Amino acid sequence: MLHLDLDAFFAAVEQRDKPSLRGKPVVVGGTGGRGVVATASYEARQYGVRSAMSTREARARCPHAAYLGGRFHAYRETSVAVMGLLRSVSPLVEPLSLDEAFIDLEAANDPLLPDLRTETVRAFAEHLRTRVQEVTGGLTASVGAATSKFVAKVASDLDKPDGLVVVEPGGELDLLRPMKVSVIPGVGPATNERLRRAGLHTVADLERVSEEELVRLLGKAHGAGLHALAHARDDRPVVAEREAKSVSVEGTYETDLTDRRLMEGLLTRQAGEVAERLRKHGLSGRTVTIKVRLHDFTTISRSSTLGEPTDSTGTVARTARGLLADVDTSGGVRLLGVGVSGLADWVQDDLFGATAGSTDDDPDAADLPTELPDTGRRRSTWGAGQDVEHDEHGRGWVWGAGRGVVTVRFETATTGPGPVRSFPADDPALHLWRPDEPDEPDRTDDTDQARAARDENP
DNA sequence: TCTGGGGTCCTAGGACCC
DNA sequence: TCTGGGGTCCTAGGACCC
Repeated sequence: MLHLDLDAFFAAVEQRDKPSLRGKPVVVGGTGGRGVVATASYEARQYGVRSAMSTREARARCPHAAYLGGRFHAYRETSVAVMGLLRSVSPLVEPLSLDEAFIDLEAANDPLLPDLRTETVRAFAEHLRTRVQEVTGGLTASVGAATSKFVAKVASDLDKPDGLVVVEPGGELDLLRPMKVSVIPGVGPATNERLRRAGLHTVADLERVSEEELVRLLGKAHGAGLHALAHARDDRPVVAEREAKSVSVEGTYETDLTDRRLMEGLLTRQAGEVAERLRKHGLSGRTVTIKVRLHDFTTISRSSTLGEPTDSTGTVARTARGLLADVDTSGGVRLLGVGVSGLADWVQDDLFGATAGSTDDDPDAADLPTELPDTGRRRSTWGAGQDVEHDEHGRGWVWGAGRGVVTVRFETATTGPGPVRSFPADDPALHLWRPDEPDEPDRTDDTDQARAARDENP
């Protein structure tokens, strides 16, 4: 089993496409007041910037980094190239996200892999890493190879970035025993704390505990799963095709919402996006769920299961608004979301043509507000690395900004070194470049990582 | 102005059915 | 008249992953 992980993927794509960002700290993620970091380049990690950290904290730790909202199309294109390469090696490829995949080498049909001896696999994996660089225009990948998914994934983490670790068959437990329990997938903060209280810190500690005890501590599925992994027992197969089980859209707002009508309007808009994605993928679902995160971060969900599957904007929207009626939002709401689950992979036939386009009416939605309150703050100031377009000079990106002046470098990896020009910060000819238009709606409360995840797995 | 977005899986309780 | 035992479906919440 092989696990391949592209190093600091989103940031690496930015550095590839904007040569002058190379060697500099780059942070990709939400750039708003409530954004979090999706990916930090290794230069930014030196300052303690990490994924999932709030962008606010990242800016405090590394103010001179380039903070980018991300360019999903570029990430997806690069990912498609890598996954295509992997599938040329073996039909059994399981992408975990845009930048990560398992490959079953036993199913491989590559002449460069005549057998699965350690040295053969090592040489093959090195060759694969080189090929990844070729197809991506220079991105590096870290690879792990072992007898199971679990150990392969642990291995790929050991020599990051740009590393390769092959674990010999039989050597799995020697590798795992000294490691912290948190290396095991499924051990997050909550499980880690439970295990810590039980005096279990390392895999070796876990190995000495009976399955019954772990089940008592963590519940049936989790306990049994952990017991197996702690003994390096993992026979999970590579699953190349997965069916989507739910489709959802959510958004966190810059300031807490208090206006119920506005919440209904936003929910209605989200319902439309969910329904559109259902239709685009030929799906429909029976259960509509809303998610509401209150001002204090408590999260509430309400769901309703319909008599038959739907992909209709009106049905999803009306159901969602009805569910909101059940929630006390008086303290303010920071996040709203709508999802549909219980998916059927068939579209209900419209035998009588009565509801053409399967978008039924939703007259109540017509006059609902969707305008977010104006916080009165200036639209985000120009920042290094941002993609911009100038009416006269074309596409470029911000090299520097300050004191009312923006310096733009009109250079990409394909256009090569270009001119550098300065403009007044309020020059109307200069705007943010939005590569996702008109493909997708402009949503400033949405990160490109979210778009990436949505597109990959509807 | 701590704490994104899109997912998956699990658990537990209640309704309901045989 | 003092209380079964399964099974399925639904709902709400939580943990976790990238």
